[in-house]
Parts: sequence; C-alpha cells; structure tokens
Amino acid sequence: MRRNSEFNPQDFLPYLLNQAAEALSLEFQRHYRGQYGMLRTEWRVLFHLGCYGDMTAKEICDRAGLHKTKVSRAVAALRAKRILTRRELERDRRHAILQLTAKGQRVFAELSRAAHAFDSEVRASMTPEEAKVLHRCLIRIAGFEIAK
Amino acid sequence: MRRNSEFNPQDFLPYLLNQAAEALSLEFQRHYRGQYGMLRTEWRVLFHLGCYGDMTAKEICDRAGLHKTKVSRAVAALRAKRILTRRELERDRRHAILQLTAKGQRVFAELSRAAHAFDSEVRASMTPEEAKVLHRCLIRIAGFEIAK
DNA sequence: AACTATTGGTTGTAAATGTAACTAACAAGC
DNA sequence: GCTTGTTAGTTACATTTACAACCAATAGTT
Repeated sequence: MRRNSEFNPQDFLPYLLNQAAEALSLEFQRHYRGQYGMLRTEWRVLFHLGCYGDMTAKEICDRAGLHKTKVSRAVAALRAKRILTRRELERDRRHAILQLTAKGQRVFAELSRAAHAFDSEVRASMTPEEAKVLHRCLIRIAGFEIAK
Repeated sequence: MRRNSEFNPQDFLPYLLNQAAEALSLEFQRHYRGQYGMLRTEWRVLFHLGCYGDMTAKEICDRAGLHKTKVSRAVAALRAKRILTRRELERDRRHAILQLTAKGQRVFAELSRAAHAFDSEVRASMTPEEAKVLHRCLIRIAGFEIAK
C-alpha cells in the first residue's frame, strides 16, 4: 500500500497538539508525582486553589473544565494528604469551601516555583514573539467549539 | 486566602496546551467514535497505516510514540472490526506487517477527509502566519525533553 | 549445540477515568 | 406544608489505561 502524501499526522492539529501536550505533561509530572504522589487532576485542583484562592468544588469544575467526579475524587485524595480542608457553609450546606492547609500552601509554593521554572525553560526554546502567538492560538483553540 | 497574582493556570504551558488539545480531541472524536465506534488509539493506528502505508506494530509505536500494549490492543480491536489484517513475515516470525483491508481503506479515506476539513476549520481561526508559528512551536515542544 | 540476551508482541492485574444513578440541601409553585 | 425542580457533590459500575510479567522467535557467545 502506498503512502498518502496529501496529509500526515504531524499536520493534523489535534494530533500534533496532543503530542506536544503529552510531552510537557509527562515531563512536568515528575514534580508532583515523584515528590508528592499526586495525580494530574490533584495537581490541577491544587493549582487552582493556590492561584485563585479558596473556592468550592463547583467553581473548580467550571474554571478548570473538569468533571465534578474527577474533582470530587481529587479533593478526597488531597484531603487524605492533608493538603486541603473543606468547610461547609452555614447558609447553604450543599456548598463547601475548599481551603489549602499550611502544608498545602507549602506544597503549592514549591510546585508553583517548579512550574514557573519549567515554563521558562520551555519558553526559552522560542522567541518572545513566537510565545505570544502560541499563547494566543492556544487560548483560542481551548475555547474552540465547532458549529453544532 | 488571597489570590496569587504572579502566575495563573492559563500562563502555564502544559496546562494551556492540555486544554487546547483536549478541546480539539473531544471535538474530533465524534467522527471516529460516533461513526465507527473507534477509540483514540485505534484512530491513531489507522491514521498512521493510512498515511505511511503498511508497517509492523513496532514501527507504529515508534512513529506515534505509543506504548506497545496500547498498539497491541488497538490492533486487536481493528482486526475485530475487519479494518486491518496482519501477515507474519517468513524470515522473522516475530514481526507481522499490518495492512489495511479494503474496508479499512474506505474508513481511512472517510476519516481522512473529515480530519482535513476539521483541520481547515480550526486553521480558519488564525492567520497563515500564526498557523506557521503554531506548527513550528508545537513540533519543537513535541520533541521536548528536559535535561536529565 | 547450549546459554544468555534481546526483540516483538500479548496477557494479567491494578489504577484511573467516564457515565449514570444517586443523595442531600435548597428553591419555587401551589 | 407538600410536590416538583435544581444544584452540589458522592458513589457504583463499566471502560480504558498503565505497568509488569510473560511468551515465542531470533541473535550472539562460548
């Protein structure tokens, strides 16, 4: 069977994007996984709480685009690791504010620094102009939805 | 707890890249999953065989950066769907060449067209110059490995 | 030929994820 | 107050994936 020259995987954006995303995620994983035994979703929850401050699980779902079951399980795991606590609201006991513990804040500070360094290292492989374009395109794509 | 203004998830490349990749993959999934009940890895294997022609599972692993167990299972599933066949080599019976069936080629042609259209649609959201920069950066990142 | 190593690939099992069904708390209409 | 609906979150179960152990074929060594 002969080669199809019109189109190849590297030119298909979903594929290329996935390869790039995988490469970086696998690499950065070492930090939260190796050091703290955290899963990707756990790191994301921690990241959001650290960056944006205390919030409910629902808010994390919305901001991070994660399904509530994923967040629910990540929160349970982070609680078990004593990285965050939940405090139910008096006025509506369905909601619970999630809050980093002192340990959680230390871990966040640590990982946040690692993330920053990692990010800089990746950006070092491109010009500031390229970085700007990349960022702009990714933001646009991340919100991409095809006409239904 | 107050907001950490120095750094936010949208600025962290692994995160942003993941969001973008997820958005596109989920969207494109409809085609191979909805129409043919294929999984992502199956689509990738089909894609590679269609684009590059017959090859062994090992070659697919190397080219696609997939683990051999994933490919092994995808191949089994695609065989069950009569999309490809395997032909053992006489001279080394460890190797088996994977080859698309007539049906496999039709399915590939169909999905390839859909992929092309999808890709164009995504690219329509950026200038040719942006697309070029994006492609260049992603290729670079996809091969990224931090100093160990 | 016999012994070890390596390679291509599969299988078993545990961990992680997705989906749907469920619970509990509140809100709204009557 | 009692239905009905909605929202936040959890649990149960089925799929998918990751990791390690495994098998069979070949290569390399002695």
